[in-house]
Amino acid sequence: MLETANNDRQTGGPAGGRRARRHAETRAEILEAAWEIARSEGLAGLTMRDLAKRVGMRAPSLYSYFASKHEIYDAMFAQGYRQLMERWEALDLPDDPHDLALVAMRLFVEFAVEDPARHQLLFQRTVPGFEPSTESWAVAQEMYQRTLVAPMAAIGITDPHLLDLATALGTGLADQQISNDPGGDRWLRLIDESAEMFLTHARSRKRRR
Amino acid sequence: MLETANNDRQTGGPAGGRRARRHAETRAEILEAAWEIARSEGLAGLTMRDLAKRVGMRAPSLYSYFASKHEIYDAMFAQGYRQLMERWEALDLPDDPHDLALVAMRLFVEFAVEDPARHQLLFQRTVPGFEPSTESWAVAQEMYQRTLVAPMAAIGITDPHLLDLATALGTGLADQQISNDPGGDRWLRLIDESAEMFLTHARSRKRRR
DNA sequence: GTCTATATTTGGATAGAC
DNA sequence: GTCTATCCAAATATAGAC
Repeated sequence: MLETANNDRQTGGPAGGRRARRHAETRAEILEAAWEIARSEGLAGLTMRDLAKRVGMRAPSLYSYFASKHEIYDAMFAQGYRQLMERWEALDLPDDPHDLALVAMRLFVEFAVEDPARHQLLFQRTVPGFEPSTESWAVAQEMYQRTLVAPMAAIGITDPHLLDLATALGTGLADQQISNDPGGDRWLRLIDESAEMFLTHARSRKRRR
Repeated sequence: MLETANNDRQTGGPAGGRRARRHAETRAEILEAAWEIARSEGLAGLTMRDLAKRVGMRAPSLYSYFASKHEIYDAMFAQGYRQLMERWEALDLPDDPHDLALVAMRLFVEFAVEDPARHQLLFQRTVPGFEPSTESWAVAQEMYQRTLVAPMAAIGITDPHLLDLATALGTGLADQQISNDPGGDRWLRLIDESAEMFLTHARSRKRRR
């Protein structure tokens, strides 16, 4: 081995060490395989055996990368929120409030629908004994700030009630699409109308104050 | 035994036979116990052993009443929809469209929130291999007709898009309340405002035609 | 780090006596 | 209809050799 002079031991070494880098790469591979299984078998259908098989390992070897199955769910949870944030940052944001609201709602609903298992993990949290770690929760909170609170403030909406109403509308469209018309577009087609309804409502409340 | 002269054999006898009646009663007891377990342990936490213990049986005895665990889920599914329908029929329905929409939305959301496991079974269907039978689906369809389509038609709303928008709004409020503020009322407090927003929107669309 | 072997638990379902 | 005794399968996780 070439790294005998390299004194990073196990996973505790410097972030750029060859061993640590390889370790992180394998972790990423495992997570990618986990998403694939979750997508095809359902979130609860993810098992250590299947996961190991898909990355060309035996089940016990996974424990060199994750301490438990819950830790894998936790990493997926944080990764999912980061994905949504990156998707948001990559957008070309329009100035017009109406368009901005529409783009935001469309992003959220389409993100949910394109991977129902991910939506279930991130927003419904119906996995038997799983609770996200505080670190992963922090990622979720940051997403909420950056992709909802901040842009809404930019178009003059700061009332917490209205933010909650917006999230209800978004998850409602997503959940209905996923549960009652998987693969179709029955609720996807209502995104524009919903955004418009919401904005009109928000404006009328503001006027009334 | 007293029913030697009674010629209803097994479960195939007349609906009023003593044996059949007893059988139906036990089935109902089992279902009630199943709901209790689902509420406390989660829908996926329901096991035949626990269920049997709660009704004072051993697990194999349950198979005299239900052919499989899926059949139990299926009976719960139909029962849940019947409950919602009965709840609706028991209401004192107001004539005013605004009030009617509000009452309907409130019923739906509160029904969901008061038993999240039931909501999950009926409206999210995230139980691993469970698909409702065609009979149970028919019950669900009837609920949809009687508690949504008909009353909406009564207040002049027949556009299918608007019905879908209404269900999205209802499930959205319910899901957010259950997932992000269990035991609280953060989204419950938005029911009135949501109903109002929806009605205003529906009226404006009608006017535009 | 990866493997084989295995502990341990759990859960659905069936066989067959009573 | 209910029981005891089991079967069978699946799943997480650990021990210990290499």
